[in-house]
Parts: sequence; structure tokens; C-alpha cells
Amino acid sequence: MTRKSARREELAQAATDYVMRQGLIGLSLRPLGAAIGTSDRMLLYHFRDKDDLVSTILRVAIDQGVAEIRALQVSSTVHEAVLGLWRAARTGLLERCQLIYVQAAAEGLLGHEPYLTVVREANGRWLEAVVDHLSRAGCPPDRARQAAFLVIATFMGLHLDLPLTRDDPSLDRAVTDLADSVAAIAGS
Amino acid sequence: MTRKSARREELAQAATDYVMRQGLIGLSLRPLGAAIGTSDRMLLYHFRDKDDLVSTILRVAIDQGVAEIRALQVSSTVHEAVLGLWRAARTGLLERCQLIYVQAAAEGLLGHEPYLTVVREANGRWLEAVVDHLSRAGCPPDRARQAAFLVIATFMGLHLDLPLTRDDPSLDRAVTDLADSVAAIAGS
DNA sequence: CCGATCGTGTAGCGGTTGCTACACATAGGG
DNA sequence: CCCTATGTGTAGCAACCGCTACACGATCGG
Repeated sequence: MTRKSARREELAQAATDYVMRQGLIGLSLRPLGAAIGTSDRMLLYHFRDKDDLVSTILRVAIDQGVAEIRALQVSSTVHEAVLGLWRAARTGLLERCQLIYVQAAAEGLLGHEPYLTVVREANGRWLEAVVDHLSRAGCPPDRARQAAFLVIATFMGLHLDLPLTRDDPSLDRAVTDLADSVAAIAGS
Repeated sequence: MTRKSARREELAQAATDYVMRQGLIGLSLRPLGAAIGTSDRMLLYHFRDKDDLVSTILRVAIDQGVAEIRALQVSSTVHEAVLGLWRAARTGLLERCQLIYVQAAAEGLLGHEPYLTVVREANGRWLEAVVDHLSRAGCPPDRARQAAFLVIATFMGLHLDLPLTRDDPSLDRAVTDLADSVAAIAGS
């Protein structure tokens, strides 16, 4: 069964949890299977091949990340909305979702499939969620996309720096600067 | 010989060129050796092991990238300096250097060595070069580090998006927004 | 009750990985 | 002229990779 089934969805969820902990780069089926109580054999029974599994994992992770953003409390100002997004982006689940996204995007940098396609799709949904969050905080609709684009790009860059600069005040200062910039975009 | 030798440096340069074209993720010794006219055997003769080779490649790439930045014409305003940096970041060599950096940083996200260590070192040198470039354009020294940090993070995020958004006007708009933001940091 | 489908374990395929043992050729210094 | 150091090709190791052939139990509709 390579389509939909309860077991397939269970495995997809467990595999996503595993990848959030271990990373996407260098993922291999045997350790993954063993870690989530199954085997490479069964993973390839429920998923067409490794690419199918990886694509599914990426979609599940993005689903959770986007849901986390949509569940965020609405901010009263655009500035505060950006700070709130960053706070969320550094807490547990969402940080790990973005870690997966960044690794997938890095793999897709040279056009390698299935990463390129899935990352493109993920980027769209991620952008949409941030656009909505900024809009709800008062960002004019015709500026929201531009602002969200900048927010996402900067966040991804900051995520790349995270293991180097955790607890470095430069991080928070950069986020504040970004929030200022986005507020300017929204207000001008 | 695992220390310094002319042949070792030749190989390091050729390997770096190869990685700039093919990417760092999933690099393996046999294809690399064949592509640059040697063999895995000889790579491991001149380099202690794969990690040693990868570290060297990363250092060579960063050297070239930093040199490219330092060779940039001095801008008359901070705003123009950021735009100039981005123009350079999208041309040939420097774009490929940053591609390697982004892939290495993605591999280091979970603390995997040798990526974490080398990326930390690379980040410092990269930051220093951008600080100098902004300073020469008139950015006050006490603000240059903050500004450079924001520039680098945003650039890395934009690089991740490049395969998705090439020729998308959002890209240029984001860079302009960034330049505005940096000019504000420098001028306030 | 029987045949078909579904799920699973075993075992293995062909290929690639990083890395190494060994032979050997060349060269330069005593 | 030998002896050591330096470089290189061959050949292979053990481990791992994604993936699959095959057998077998369970389950369920006829």
C-alpha cells in the first residue's frame, strides 16, 4: 500500500519526529526504521521509495510549523508580530520544523529532486501563513507579501547561524532591526 | 604527506572548484577524484581523511569569497554598499562560495563536525569582511558589526530561496528593504 | 472452508562508501 | 650504488546504501 492508510500516517508522523531530532541530511532507512519500531522493509512497503518518504516527512513538518504559526496570538502591531514570530521560531517544535526546512532547501540548492519541488511548495505555504499573521497585526494587504518575504529570508539566515550564536545578543538585535524594517514597510 | 605540499594545494583548489559546481552535501571521494584527474586513493594520501579534505575545501572557498568582497569597489553610501554586496553575491564565484557556506552551515545545524567548527571560523571571517566594507562606505564602527550581522543573515536566507525565486522581483525588493534598514542602523 | 489480499520478517542483491594493505616506480643523498 | 623517502596504481576490506524476491501468517469475503 503506497497510498493512504492509518499505518502509513503513523509512520510518517514518527519518521517526522525522528528527522526533527536527527536532521534530514544523511537520513537513511535502516536507522530510521529501527528508531521508530519498524524496518526499512516496511517503510518501503508503505512508501513508494525514499523520495516519497522524504517528501511526506517534509510535508508533515511544514503542516505542523504552519499550524503553529496560525495558532499564534494576534499582535497589536506589526513590530510586535515580527518579534512574536521569532519567539515562536525558537521554541521547540517550530524551530525543529524550520531546521528541516533549511536542510531541505540546502539540499535543493542545486536543483536536486525531490527537495526542490517540495521546498517550493513549503515556501509558498510558509509565506502565506506569515502574510496572514502580519495582516492580522495591521499590515496593509498590498505590503504584507513583501514584508513576509523579508521576514522569512532573514529568519532562515538566522537559523543557519543559531548553532554559532546562541545567546549572542547580536541575534536579538538583528531581530529588532528586522522588526523595525518590517514596520517601516507596513507603515510607509 | 598530510601537511603542506604543492600537490596538496593543487588538489585542494581543484576539489573546491568541483564542490562549487556539484555542492558539498553528499560529496564522495571517488567521483571527486575522477573529476579532478586523480583518485580517492591519492586524495586520502594528501589529506588525512575526508573531514580534513572537506575542512580544507571550505577554507579555500571562504578565502576566495572574502577576497572577492575585499576587492569590491568602495561605495559612497551604506545603502549603496549593501546593494553592491548583493550584486557581488549573485555573480559567479561569490555566489558559489556562499552556496558552499550555506550547505556546510546546514550540515552543521545539529552540531556535526567538522562542519560546525569550520563554519564558525568562516562566519567570523565573512563578518569581518562585510564590517570593513560597510565601514569604508561610512558606517560608524560601533554600528558596523550589528549591520553586517543582519546583512549576512539576510543574504544567507535569500540564497536559500534563490532556486525558488530567481528573477522574482521580491528578491530585489527584499534587498532594497535590507539596504534601507542597514542605512537606518548606520545613520541613527 | 478456501482463495485472495494485506502485512511482515528474512535474507540478499548490486552498488557505493571511507579507508587501507601491498607492490612498485622514481628520485635524491650518503 | 644502495637506501630511504615520496608518490602512485591495484585491489580489496567491511560497512552501509536503497531496494526487492520470497515465504509465511493473519484476515476476510465468497
